[in-house]
Amino acid sequence: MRQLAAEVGVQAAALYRYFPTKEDLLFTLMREHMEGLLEAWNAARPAAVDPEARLAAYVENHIAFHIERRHATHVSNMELRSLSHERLTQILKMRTTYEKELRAILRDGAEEGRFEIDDVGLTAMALIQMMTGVIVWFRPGERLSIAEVTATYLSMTMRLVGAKIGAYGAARPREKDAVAL
Amino acid sequence: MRQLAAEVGVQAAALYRYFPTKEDLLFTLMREHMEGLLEAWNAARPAAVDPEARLAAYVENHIAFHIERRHATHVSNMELRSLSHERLTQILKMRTTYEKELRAILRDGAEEGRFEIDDVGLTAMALIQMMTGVIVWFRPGERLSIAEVTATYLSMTMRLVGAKIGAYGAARPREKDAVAL
DNA sequence: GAATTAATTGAACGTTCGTTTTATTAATAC
DNA sequence: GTATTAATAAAACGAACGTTCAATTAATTC
Repeated sequence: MRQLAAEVGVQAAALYRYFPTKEDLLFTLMREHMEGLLEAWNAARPAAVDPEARLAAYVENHIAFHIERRHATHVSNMELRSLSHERLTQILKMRTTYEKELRAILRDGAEEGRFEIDDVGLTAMALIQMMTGVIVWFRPGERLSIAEVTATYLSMTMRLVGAKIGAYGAARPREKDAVAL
Repeated sequence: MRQLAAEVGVQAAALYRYFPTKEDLLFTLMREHMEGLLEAWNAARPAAVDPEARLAAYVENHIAFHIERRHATHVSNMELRSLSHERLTQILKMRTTYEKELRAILRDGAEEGRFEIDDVGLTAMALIQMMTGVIVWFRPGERLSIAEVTATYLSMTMRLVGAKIGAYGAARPREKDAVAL
């Protein structure tokens, strides 16, 4: 708390005007992170019904959102153990809601015969881990731009789910975040 | 340290006969984890030269190793920040060594035209994040066995790298750990 | 501009933590 | 069986932590 306060240029005690406890501060960060993710997806969710377009939108939104919030994401992923049982449940519930969206896309794609998927649940987890993992090694301004990373991850995703058309995979740079809220 | 000691049935002070500091204890855990991983891969590394077989061996070894050591892996991934700069560098060097093995496989496969890969470095990171991510949600004795999970991940991997033959992906349950040292 | 309210500080409290010290028990050597 | 060494326990130390409290400053109201 002292460190945090110093970074804001204030005394530790001042933080307690805004958050009753350290855990409240953490929880607020995490809740807002998840709310933001769900809102971003609702805004980016395409009207399209074909699974390829929906999956592409999901991947692009997920990667853009997390890269732009690398530090918040890192905290959200690392400090789950510091939450009370009740609050942990709340956060996990939001996560499940978000993951369900992906599973729905994968299921639809599989049922329509456009995707080739062994296990929808497993594939969803694998994809999310893969995509979120970007924040571990990505540093802005290094070898690859966000657009390049996103394009590569999109093409990997499409192959992973066995999408028939490669059109979505080829270098199709993401249009400059115009969509996200 | 007190908690740790209690779990071993000993007083906290007794631990200091074996490790001079808490960080030494952590570092030893991490170092042995990485050494074990490299040894396991060296033992499992196939004589084969075809990229598909090598990649399959890499995936199977990686998943088996990490699932069997879920807790050590979790600590190793979460507590990197608690290491001194020097020791962090040491661990990261071992990681790089291990990842290079995967990149070599991917590069060879791409050069031989058997894999379809946009970016070898990115693909290696994506695969490792995806595979290691298993420990986040996998609980032994639940819906899927280790063999089933491994088989599914293998098939996802093969598709992700654009391997031409699907033979490696289909349900090919891993033979009961006979190989690992 | 005095009175009141809000925001911030600086110091302190109580706990927990990693670690050290001293005493005690267990094991080994002669 | 005594002497010596090693392993453990019990207690304490000092620092860091989350948090509280009294005092002070800043902002707002009339």
